[in-house]
Amino acid sequence: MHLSATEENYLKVIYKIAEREKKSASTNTIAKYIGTAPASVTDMLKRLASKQLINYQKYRGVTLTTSGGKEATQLIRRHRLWEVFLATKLRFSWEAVHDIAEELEHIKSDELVNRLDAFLDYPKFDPHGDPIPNAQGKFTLRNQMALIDALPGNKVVLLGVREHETSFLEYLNGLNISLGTEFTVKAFNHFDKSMNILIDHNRETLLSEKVCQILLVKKI
Amino acid sequence: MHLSATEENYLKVIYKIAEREKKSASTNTIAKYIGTAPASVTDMLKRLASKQLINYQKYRGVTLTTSGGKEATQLIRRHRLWEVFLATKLRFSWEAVHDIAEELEHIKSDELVNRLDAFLDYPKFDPHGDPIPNAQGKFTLRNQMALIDALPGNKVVLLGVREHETSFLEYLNGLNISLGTEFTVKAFNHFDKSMNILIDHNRETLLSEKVCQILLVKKI
DNA sequence: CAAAAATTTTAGCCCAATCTAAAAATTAGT
DNA sequence: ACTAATTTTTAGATTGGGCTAAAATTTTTG
Ligand SMILES: [Mn+2]
Ligand SMILES: [Mn+2]
Ligand SMILES: [Mn+2]
Ligand SMILES: [Mn+2]
Repeated sequence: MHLSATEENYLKVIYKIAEREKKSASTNTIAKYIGTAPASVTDMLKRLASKQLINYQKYRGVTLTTSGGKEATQLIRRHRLWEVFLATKLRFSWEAVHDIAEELEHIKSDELVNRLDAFLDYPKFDPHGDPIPNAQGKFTLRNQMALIDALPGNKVVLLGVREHETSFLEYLNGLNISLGTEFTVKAFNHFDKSMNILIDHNRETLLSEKVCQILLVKKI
Repeated sequence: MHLSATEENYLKVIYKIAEREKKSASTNTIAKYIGTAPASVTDMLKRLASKQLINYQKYRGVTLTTSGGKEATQLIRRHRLWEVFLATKLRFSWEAVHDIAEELEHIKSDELVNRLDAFLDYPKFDPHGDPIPNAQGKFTLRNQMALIDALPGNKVVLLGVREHETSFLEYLNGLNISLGTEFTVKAFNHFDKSMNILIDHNRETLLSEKVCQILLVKKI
């Protein structure tokens, strides 16, 4: 199956919508993710359906078929491996890797991706803490929770971020927060659900509810 | 100037024809290199001319403008740097790197290519011995000659190959010939211009005129 | 130098991926 | 349960990059 970069992007978006929203992807939602007119999405859905990559019925939204899901997973694998390459080998910072990986992910060569995987030492997570599927499409699971769910007194370590916006990642950079940073929850403020957090045992700051919901941590 | 991958490929081909044939590129020659119908080439030449990337007059063949030449040189830089990455970091052999680099070369990010260059330690030559232009577009020159021009008794070292065909490179692999291999010219056979060559001081073989014209060497 | 051969361009078509505007179907509100 | 609002699809157009067949131009050759 040879897919164009555009077709691959649609599959990825449908995959992510199903993952995030836990339901079939609607035309409008896909259009917003991709940044095209809904009419263009309808066109593409027909093409993907004719290639058996999605289950499509007019007006009903779509889900990935088994083969569509495999293509999406492999695309995510390539994307995240390239992000690791850019971050660890070329020393790009985590807010810069995504855009370049968006292009690199479409290079088609199993040999390339598998050698890259080996070169990077079979990483299990990307620079944002997202899991990297292996060659068989299997994701590594791990225990993690949002910082907001930690209790006062808990010590936790940052494993990932749910939001990849450059401005958000730069905000974390400004606070010297990166994957591996340790937090101690000092207090939870009920009125606005913000938290007082001790970062790396040496500085205390206030993090908003929104931020605490984005940060994924595990207890230590 | 944002160029499509297709436009970039045309510029590269026009550049290579000018370099090899030492003259302006004709429609038919370009068509053969790219693998399209001559009518499609004419179409593209009009588009490239309207972007001031080539000098084009109907029926007269084309040359690159200064800006077209810069784009072509930067594309060659990206191609060759990726070839070095694939060969030295991912351990691809020299016959496998070209096809993958054909895709990677179109990833547009100056930051990416310059960091890649640094990561590879600013290589001056690619896995086939071709020079890599630096960020300013400057190629490294070096003294080299075709093996066919070496004289009996000469000791030389292999610096590059003029032909990148997989089957040819595999032929060299079979003879255990790679960049850096040393040759001693034992004899030149006038009747067919073949040469008797001692490879790496330990085995003698006959190389045809054609092969000797492809191998680029320098005296040691 | 004129006719034949080769090259190049034009004309008219196709496909993927996009758009806008209008029509159809679904969903929500009273 | 209608009607109104929203979502989705259809219709028709556009653009980049291709194609073939035919016309125009240049080059070669007798
Ligand atoms: Mn990403
Ligand atoms: Mn990521
Ligand atoms: Mn190459
Ligand atoms: Mn090369």
